[in-house]
Order: sequence, then C-alpha cells, then structure tokens
Amino acid sequence: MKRVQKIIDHAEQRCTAHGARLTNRRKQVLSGLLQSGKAMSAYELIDFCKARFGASMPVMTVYRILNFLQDEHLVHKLNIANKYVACAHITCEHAHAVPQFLICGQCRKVREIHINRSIIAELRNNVGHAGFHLVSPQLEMNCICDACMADAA
Amino acid sequence: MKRVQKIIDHAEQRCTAHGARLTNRRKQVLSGLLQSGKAMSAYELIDFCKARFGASMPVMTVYRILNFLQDEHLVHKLNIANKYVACAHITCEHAHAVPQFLICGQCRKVREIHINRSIIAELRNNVGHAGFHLVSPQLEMNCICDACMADAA
DNA sequence: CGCTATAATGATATGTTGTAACATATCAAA
DNA sequence: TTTGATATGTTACAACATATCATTATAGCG
Repeated sequence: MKRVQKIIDHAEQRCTAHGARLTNRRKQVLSGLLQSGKAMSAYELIDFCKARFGASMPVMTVYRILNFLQDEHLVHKLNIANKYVACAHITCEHAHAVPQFLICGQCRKVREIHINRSIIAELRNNVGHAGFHLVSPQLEMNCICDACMADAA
Repeated sequence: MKRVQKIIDHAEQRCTAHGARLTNRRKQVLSGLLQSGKAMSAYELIDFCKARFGASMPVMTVYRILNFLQDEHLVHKLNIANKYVACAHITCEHAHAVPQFLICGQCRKVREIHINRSIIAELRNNVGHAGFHLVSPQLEMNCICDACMADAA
C-alpha cells in the first residue's frame, strides 16, 4: 500500500501548510476510504477501520473527522447515497477541480470525473441570476453503468 | 387555491393517461407540497397534511406516495436536504426539463431553475465517455442566498 | 350484480443516518 | 506547570427511511 501512504503524506503536507493537523485518527479514516477504494457510509467506515487497523471509533468521531476531511477537500459526501469517498485527486497540485460523481443506481459503483470549466462558469452564472451564490458546485448524477445496463438487457 | 386545483387536475390527467391512479391520498400529499410552496421532509409533510386536511397518514404511506409521485415526475427529492418538492412545471406539456436546485445552506430556502440544453448535452456526453448512462440529470447545488449573504456581512 | 385479483393503504416495528450536549484527553505555548 | 486550543470519547436522542404483514378499496370479469 505504498500508493495510499504517498497520498496520506501529501494530504498531511497540505494540512500543515495552513495549520491544520492530520492526526492519527484522521489518517485512519482517510486511509480507510482510500484503501477500500469505494464510497462508504460512516458506519461501514467504522467497521472497515476496526477490521483493518483494529481502531474502534465512536460514530461521533467519524462524522467529525469526515467533516474535517471535507473542509480540507480530501473527502466528498455523496448525498444521493449517504456515503463518503476519498477525493480522487488529492495529489493534484492545481486548485481542486469540480467533481462530477456518477453513481450507478443498480450496483452502487461510483465514478468521479471532472468537468469542463465552462460548464461550471455557466452554472455559476445561472445561480447568480437567481439570487444565490454557489458554495460548492459538486455534481451528483443518477446513472446506470454499462455493466448493469448489459445485465438488464 | 384555484391554482393548486388546476395543477392537481392536470396531474391527474397525466396519470390516467398511462393507467396510473392519482388517488385521494396521493392528491393530498401533492397538494400539501404545492400549497406549502416549499421543500418539506416526509415527516413535515405528514404534519402539514394533518393540519390542513385533517388527514393523518402513517409514515410508510407518505414515503410510498412520494415514490409514486417521483416516478410520475410530479415531485423531486432533494438529496442534500432530505426533503421533497413539487415539480415546478407540472402543467408544462413539453418533456420535463432538467431542474437545477439551489439550496441555501443557511435558511434552507430552495429555488428551482432550469438548465440550458447544451449543458445537459455536455454532461450527458461526459457520462457516456465514463461508461455510464444518465438516468436523471437533476442537479443540486449548495448555495447561500443573497439575503443570508447580506446578513452574514 | 357479486366474485376475485390487484393495487393501495394502514399499523407496527425496526433499521439507518446524523447531531446535541457535555466530558475527557492531548499537546503546544506561555 | 498552568493554560488554552484542538481533538476525541460517551451518552442520549432526533431525523430519515424501510420491512413486514394486515386490511381496505378498486377495476375487471363472468
């Protein structure tokens, strides 16, 4: 799991760069998400960390840590599924791009892709005209993946 | 409340047109959402219907009806807020356009606007390239409304 | 019309997700 | 070493949602 360690190191640098601390607990939660490689609910994540690291954590702690990681742009919440995923591009230096999450309604697989800036600009424009300001333009889409599509046929 | 009645009638026509039944209970739920004019959780909706129509409904019934109404494209679920809204354009004849929901993180106000077809096309295109098919491209955005923005300043 | 199959609703219990409120631990700086 | 800030733990509960089985309504048919 060299890859995960590298990402964690990178994340830690990013945190310390502005005075936030990526503590052990926080590393465990982030590692859990990274190692599992998929979206998990807070409760699934607790089980996973318990099994993997022997680290049993109260629910409250996990939620707080997930919020912290979201604030640090290391994790996203998928509202459609009530699950959390590690950001796919933690190691990117450039400002974090806008993620578009594709969630298969059948098998729950999640794919994170990124969006053309012009689209974001137009959405942001719409929002402005309606008397709102965009906080986070993260998009989630109800999809079916090709595999499930084929199964259904 | 002539306006609501008109919308209900229209919705009923649309249902019967393909053999679905807009029963009394279902009308009550839809009317509740229309009359309140805002997004409500299932439990809020129960209270509202109770107060307005004296119609007390078990939770299960409301969720079933909300699902039915979503299948009929008469209601949308806002995943960010776990709330439900009546579709703003029930009476439109044309195929239902893609809604973009702006949700104020402060006061929870919801605004439904619509999206340029070119954007949808591009999103759909992205999705296709990633090996998924779009089921419903409804967008939800974390926003702050101008009023709350002003208050904060 | 009455019968029957199907769809809709009701009732109860339980599962899942998330937060409030308050206590304790940890660590670094004064 | 005290103090203050941040992080974590504990308990209790609120909010959201579904499973299951019973009951009622409705449409369609003979």
